[in-house]
Amino acid sequence: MVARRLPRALVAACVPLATRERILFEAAHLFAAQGFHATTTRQIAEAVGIRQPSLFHHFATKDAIVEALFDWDLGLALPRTRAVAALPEPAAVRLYRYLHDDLRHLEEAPYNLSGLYADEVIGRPEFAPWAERRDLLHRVVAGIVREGTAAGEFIEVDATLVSQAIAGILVRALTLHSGGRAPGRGLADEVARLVVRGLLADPAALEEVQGRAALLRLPGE
Amino acid sequence: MVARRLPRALVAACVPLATRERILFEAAHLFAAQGFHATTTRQIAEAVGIRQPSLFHHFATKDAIVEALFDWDLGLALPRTRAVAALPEPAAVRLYRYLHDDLRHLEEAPYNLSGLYADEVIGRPEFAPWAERRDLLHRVVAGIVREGTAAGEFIEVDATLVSQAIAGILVRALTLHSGGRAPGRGLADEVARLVVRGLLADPAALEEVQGRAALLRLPGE
DNA sequence: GCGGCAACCTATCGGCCGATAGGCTGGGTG
DNA sequence: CACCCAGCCTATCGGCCGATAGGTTGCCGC
Repeated sequence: MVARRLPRALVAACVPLATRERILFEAAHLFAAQGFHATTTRQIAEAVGIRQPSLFHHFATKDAIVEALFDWDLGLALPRTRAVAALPEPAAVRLYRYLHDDLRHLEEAPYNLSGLYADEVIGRPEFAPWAERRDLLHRVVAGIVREGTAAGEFIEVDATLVSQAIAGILVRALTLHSGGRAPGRGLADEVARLVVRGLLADPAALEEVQGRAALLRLPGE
Repeated sequence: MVARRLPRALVAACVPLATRERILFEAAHLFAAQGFHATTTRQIAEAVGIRQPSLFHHFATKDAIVEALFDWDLGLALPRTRAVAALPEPAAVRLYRYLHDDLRHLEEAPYNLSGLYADEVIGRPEFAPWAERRDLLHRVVAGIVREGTAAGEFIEVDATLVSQAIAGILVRALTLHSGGRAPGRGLADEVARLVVRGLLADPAALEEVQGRAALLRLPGE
């Protein structure tokens, strides 16, 4: 019995990525579609086009695949968010820029990461280090909101509630994006505008906020 | 070997609910905390205080527990949302009322339903009937948004994007609620205000919208 | 007081899961 | 050329899963 059917090897055939990268890609795809626990290593292997035990030459365990994906995502998002939060700019501008950048990051990611941030995955004790980093990111966002309220830029809100709502929106926005979406204005700007507009004490300032956010220069650039 | 340790029988001991109800309660709790597939029937049984096979006297399969929870939730939410959407009121008032009612419904639910609407559960073919009803609910909400934009009440937005964002917020708001939250203004009103304010062409109208939404009388009441 | 049945129990099944053991192979290097 | 080892394979393991079979108990109606 040799090489039964070629799986979804379309992409894989055109661009011969390293096997390790294809495992991450297919695994993230399956985790997003049917959840981490419902995805078997045999399904991942079949999608990649190898046998199930061959997976373990690239990742010691199934969990290690998740860890690699978390590293890729949070390793980029957390430092970038902290950099944005520390800029000497109005809170509205910083929040807009964070939202925009995070959404672009998720849009352009080679992996569909929306399956990782469910409680069934990131809530497990084994992944506590990444849960902490995610919580830290949420606190940074909540801090921006709190500063905005204190400065009178934003209305009075529960900053923690807002940061949770933002997290919920980001995960869901991905669903829409991966499901194909009319181009028009970018998803990132549309979502960022909606959220910041809902918070601004003076919504008329939205255009200026968006403009300033677009011009922001981050330290690392 | 008889009745080893009593599980979290605190609630169960104080209020001797029917076993079937306690199964739904504990199962929903576990699904929310660690996902459907990661939750075993043995865990549910232990939480309820019975042996694992005894579960199957109340539900034929593990899936049947999920179906009962979906029925309870969507069976209430969908008709109510349609009723609100059909009222001869401005779109902003109807959207506010929908958000408020849905959040109150989730807040007061005896079950934590946030684990059911992950793709790993509702995305399975077996649960397609409930996925259709959920999509229908989203379309009703998107319809309200679209009417609001057409009437000039709301700014120009992608109504589908907004309905997805709302879905994301609702699931996340539950996380916060079940994690304990300062009372103050109700969660339902706070979230509804944020969302509607972000959409209103004239945010100053928010107070009036909230007032009218509170006074709305639904057909079934 | 006795049949019946709902609710629970113990014991156990087949099946799938993640992971391991160990063999084959082919390109790269001394 | 001999060697090595990365990368894949087949075969298989122990363990846990959802579900079934069948016995025991105790309450309720007659």
